[in-house]
Amino acid sequence: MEEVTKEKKNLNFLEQIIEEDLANNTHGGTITVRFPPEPNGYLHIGHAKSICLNFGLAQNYGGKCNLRFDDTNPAKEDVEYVESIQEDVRWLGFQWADEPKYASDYFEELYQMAVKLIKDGKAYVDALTPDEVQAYRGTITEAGRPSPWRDRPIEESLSLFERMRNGEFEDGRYLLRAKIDMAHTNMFMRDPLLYRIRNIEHHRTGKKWAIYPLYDFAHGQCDYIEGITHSICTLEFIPHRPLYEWFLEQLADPTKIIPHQYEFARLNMTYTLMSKRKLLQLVQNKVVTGWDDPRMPTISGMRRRGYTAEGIRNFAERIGVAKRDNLIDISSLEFSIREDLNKKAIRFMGVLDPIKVIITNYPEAGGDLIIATNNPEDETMGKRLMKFSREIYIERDDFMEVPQKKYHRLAPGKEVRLRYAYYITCTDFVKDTDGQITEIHCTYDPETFGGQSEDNRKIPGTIHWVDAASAIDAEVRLYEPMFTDPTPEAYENEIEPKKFMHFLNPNSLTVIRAKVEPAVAESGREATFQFERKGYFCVDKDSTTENLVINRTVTLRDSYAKAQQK
RNA sequence: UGACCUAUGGUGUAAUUGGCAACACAACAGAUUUUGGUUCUGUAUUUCCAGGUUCGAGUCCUGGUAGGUCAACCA
Repeated sequence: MEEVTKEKKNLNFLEQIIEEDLANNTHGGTITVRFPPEPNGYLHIGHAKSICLNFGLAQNYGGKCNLRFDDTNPAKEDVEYVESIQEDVRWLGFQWADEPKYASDYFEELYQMAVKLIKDGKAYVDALTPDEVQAYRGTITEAGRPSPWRDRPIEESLSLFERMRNGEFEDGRYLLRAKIDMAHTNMFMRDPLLYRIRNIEHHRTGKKWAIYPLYDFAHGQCDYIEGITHSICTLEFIPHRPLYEWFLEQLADPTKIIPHQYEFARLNMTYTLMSKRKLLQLVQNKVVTGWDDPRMPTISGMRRRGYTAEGIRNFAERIGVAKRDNLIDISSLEFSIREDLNKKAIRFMGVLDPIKVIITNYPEAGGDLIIATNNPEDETMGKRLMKFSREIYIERDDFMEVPQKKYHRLAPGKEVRLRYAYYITCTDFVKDTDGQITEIHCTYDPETFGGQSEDNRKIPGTIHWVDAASAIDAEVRLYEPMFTDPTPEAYENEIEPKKFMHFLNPNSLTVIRAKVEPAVAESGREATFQFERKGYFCVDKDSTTENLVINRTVTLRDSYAKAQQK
């Protein structure tokens, strides 16, 4: 009993609405929702929130979720986007009901609905120019004036509308508008535009249509046609809702499912650009290599970078959904990614900034085979073998000539553990003329094979390493987070948004040559792995056998680095 | 200066609908650790303001204040 009441808590406002509707049998005891992107760009992390919300609601309440392309503006749309959107939704782990839907599937029905409005005296063909339309509409504080064509006879509008459809007029010559109220305090109710003339090819309907419906007329009617019960969109559509409802009042059969619109706050994230328009600009201006550039906040960019679908879904769940404007700290996303990767990622040895270590008392010929654990917290992930010999590489910052306090890695005279291998003690080091350390000399303790000693002496530091002879060179792309300016206004006003971006900052991309263990090259391009103490990485899709390319997925939470900063 | 929306720790989101303000991230401190990771424990920081109703208000009422959205033939 306790448990039941507990589960009823912590519902977000949409879940509360849906549970109430389900309880009242409002729509026959079921729900149908939809995710309705316009195919004019790739999906980004903001869309992921909406996808998880809509598909998640359908899943949790035994309903359906449609994927519907809102393709009513052919000037901006393309099949490339249609395909990438489907791929991204599927990759995120969701399946839409039936086939994908398109607003363009309903162009004929929409047209007939518009004809009905004209016949009912609720719509008319206008002949104002764009400037005139704007002037007649009034302003936020002043009422608009009726168009001189507002009372055009029904028969005349009907005939003109048909001729618009047939492509008899040039773009912009005529418009179809609803006849509502030019003095309404809500601008969207001042005789909204229904159809405009566009003599261009549509990516699905080709040259069949010369007129295309606008969002306000199309969206609600598409929802109605598909039997959507809950039409969930973002906050900026709130003022559209009265219009959404007006159209349904005129056109919908009240015995059928009447959809309702609900709004939630879109995702804003610190240091992250969430505007499709500006992301498109970055692609077009070749600031990035494409929509799936690992620096992009797109779903495809994050996928390429090694983010997991489950991590993104957990993030969406974690941030919740409400109606107030928000600015989510990006560390919350990174936490969700790490949390998932911590369970799934193999721990490989990789040395990003190599420095050679010679173990002077180790035999020159031969070597040891070392058994490494793929994931110490998950035995089922297995083990692998690594070579160990007299010459190895370690991370440059794992050695300090003069160790600072609390530094417990390698330093002259100090002993550390080479992970899975031996304890070594630094005896000497070599510097070049610039004072750069080029080589470290150590001795090893043969009694510590596997990284353990019988006397159980305390070894404060464990460092990782790769065998010099068998190591593979890799090009590692470090996408360093650049925290330049966290305010959302900054992105909006900045001409070059990359300056403010978490990863799009030009200084964020560092390419280095690293030494990695051979197994990394065989790990494939899907799996993300961890270089211990350096972060999570994944092999890039452009990687070749000659040139191993690795992207850094996300850094580790590193309190040592933070302590150093202070 | 019109209409609409929203105000809960640094950031998000809850609060059994009027009954002890909590969960996650971030921060800090400690323990464990063959990753300065993970895990575990702990600390600090919260109801926009002013009135009112009530035994009792984050929640209800009145009045303010702040932020957001809207004047594309975009969605």
